[in-house]
Amino acid sequence: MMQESGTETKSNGSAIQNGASGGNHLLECSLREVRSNGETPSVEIGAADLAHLQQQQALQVARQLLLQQQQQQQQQQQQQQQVSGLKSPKRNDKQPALQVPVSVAMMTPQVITPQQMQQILQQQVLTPQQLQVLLQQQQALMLQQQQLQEFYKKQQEQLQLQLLQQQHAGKQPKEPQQQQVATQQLAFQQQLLQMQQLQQQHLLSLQRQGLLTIQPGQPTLPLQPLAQGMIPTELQQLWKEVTSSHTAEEAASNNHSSLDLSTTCVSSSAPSKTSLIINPHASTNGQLSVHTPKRESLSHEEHSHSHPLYGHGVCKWPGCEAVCEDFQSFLKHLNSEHALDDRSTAQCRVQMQVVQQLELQLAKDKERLQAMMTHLHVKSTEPKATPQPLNLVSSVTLSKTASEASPQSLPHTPTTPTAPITPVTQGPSVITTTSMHNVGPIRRRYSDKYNVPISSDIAQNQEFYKNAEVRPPFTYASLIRQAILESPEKQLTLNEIYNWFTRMFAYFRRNAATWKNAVRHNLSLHKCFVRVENVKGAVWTVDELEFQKRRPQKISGNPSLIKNIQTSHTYCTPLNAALQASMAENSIPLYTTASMGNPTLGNLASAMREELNGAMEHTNSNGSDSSPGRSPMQAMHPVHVKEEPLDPDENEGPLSLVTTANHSPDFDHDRDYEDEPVNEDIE
DNA sequence: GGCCATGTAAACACAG
DNA sequence: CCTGTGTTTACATGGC
Repeated sequence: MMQESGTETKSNGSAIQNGASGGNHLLECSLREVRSNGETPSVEIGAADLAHLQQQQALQVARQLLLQQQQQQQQQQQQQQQVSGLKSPKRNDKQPALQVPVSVAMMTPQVITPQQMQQILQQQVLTPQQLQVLLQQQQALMLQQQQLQEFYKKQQEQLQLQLLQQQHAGKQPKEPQQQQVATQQLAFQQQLLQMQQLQQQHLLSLQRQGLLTIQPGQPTLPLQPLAQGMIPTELQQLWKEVTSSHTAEEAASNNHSSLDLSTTCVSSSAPSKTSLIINPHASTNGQLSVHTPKRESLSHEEHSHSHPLYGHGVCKWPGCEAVCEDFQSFLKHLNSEHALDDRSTAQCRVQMQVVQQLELQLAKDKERLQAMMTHLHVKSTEPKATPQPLNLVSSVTLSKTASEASPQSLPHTPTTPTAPITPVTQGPSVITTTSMHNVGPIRRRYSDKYNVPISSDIAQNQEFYKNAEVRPPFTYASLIRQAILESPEKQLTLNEIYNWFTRMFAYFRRNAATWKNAVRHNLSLHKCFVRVENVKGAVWTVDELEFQKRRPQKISGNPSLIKNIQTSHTYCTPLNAALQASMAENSIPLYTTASMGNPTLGNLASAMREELNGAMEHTNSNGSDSSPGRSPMQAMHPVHVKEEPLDPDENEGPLSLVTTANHSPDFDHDRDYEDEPVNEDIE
């Protein structure tokens, strides 16, 4: 009781609270904005969300791998340094880098390149054709890769043969030869790597868009398309290729056991020992002098325990799989078959490069993320965001990153209510908030074509709209109509309309001059708004018929969906089925997945359904929400085609029907934002 | 490329 | 004269 008064929501409801919730809110907002901008709300978000989620997951795995790889590298470096007796500071430098701070790593979508992000954002909605193209590309890539690999194998064989011959003939030239081999291998490896990275990228983007749900059916598809840079499976493959061909012939010494990726990845049958493997091997290296004490102890361990490279009576050196009766023979085999040589060195270099690239990418993405977060935060401070809008808030998943990052990192300065959206100090490439919001006037708003949608959307996300400065994805006309219809008398004065706007949408608390002008403009422009003189003055009402009339026209969205709807319409009954089918066809994978575990997405999804259903209702039965006269719509209905005596010119009869029905907002996109840079609002 | 819907800006008229 | 309301025009953009 006491506390209540003390902690009064009101007091908290102010800036402070806003700030506190900034993290969550912020991301939600941005997402929401994406949605609101686009005509394909749920889908878009779904895509974005999905991407985000996948990033998160991929990120984690990637991080692990990265760590492992880094450890490996470190190990190598240590060894080498010890060998050469160097104690360069480098090592020290490396160490911190090796420990990717969890927090940072968590919020660092290293996996995603800006391009990918953009891609994702831009093509969340893929048509079947696009999908096909993508898949074809994918296949082509895979093919290429296979060819490359085969080619590579052949080359290896040839080289081996040559080597063998030369070995038999002479004995010394081995080294230069090996050098050559090594370099060639390197080249090939890199080629392969590139190929595979390409493929990975491709896959990734596909996956992010929810178009590819890692299916078991696909053989070559790496099952863990994490970071394009990571490619554990590929690396493993690489190693297999490289080593297999050589191990057979060369019995030198092995060194960088650390390179053993096989285990970390998908290794054939190896029980997952992952990271552990990495270190112990140092011992097996005959050459890396350093082995010293460590080695001893390690080897002991190896004896007593199972050697990471040894299991099930088989040598698990990547690509080897030589059968070893017992551990002793395995050790022999190891020392004889997998020793340090130029090849291994080359391999090591490759690995180092890989790691370096990864690090680079990581760094870049970190920066990017930072900038994004910073920017978002700046923005989030300006509007009065309440802690938790009904629906959105729940989107914990999404906001995860934000919330994680926000707590301390970003200062909230809940000041300037009109604060511009700060053009940001960020590279252009990424999906900056800027790019998300202010991109000029909004062109496409879907809602206005449906009554249901608006009301449901607004109702559903009322809290959100109220608190997040997100432009509602509806046209002014739709909003005005909604405002009027919501009123008890179904009529409002201009000022009341204004008030409704500001009350319902945080977005309209700024740039008043602009949107008010727009409202007035719309009121006078559209026939559907009728001015009625009242005792008190003038009020505005909606002529529903007129309003309905003006909607036919504009179908944006997916052809297939349209078809579905059309057909469904013909049959009237299977409407829902068709609808669902179409949804499934189009984007469902996206948002079904996404909606799982993500409330926001769920909401959006349902909203989307409503939109569609609303549209259907429209065309079909006029069962409407609040609008009394649906005649125009009825006119569209095959059966009663004439109900509207009013518009001879607007005879959109059957056509309109189609169009209207189709107008599947959700599959549209429009990403403009409007938060002008100006905003010197006069509030 | 034309048409249409929409958004934005602005000029103007008019009443209070 | 100022302000709010309403009308109208012009232009830009995007979808069809």
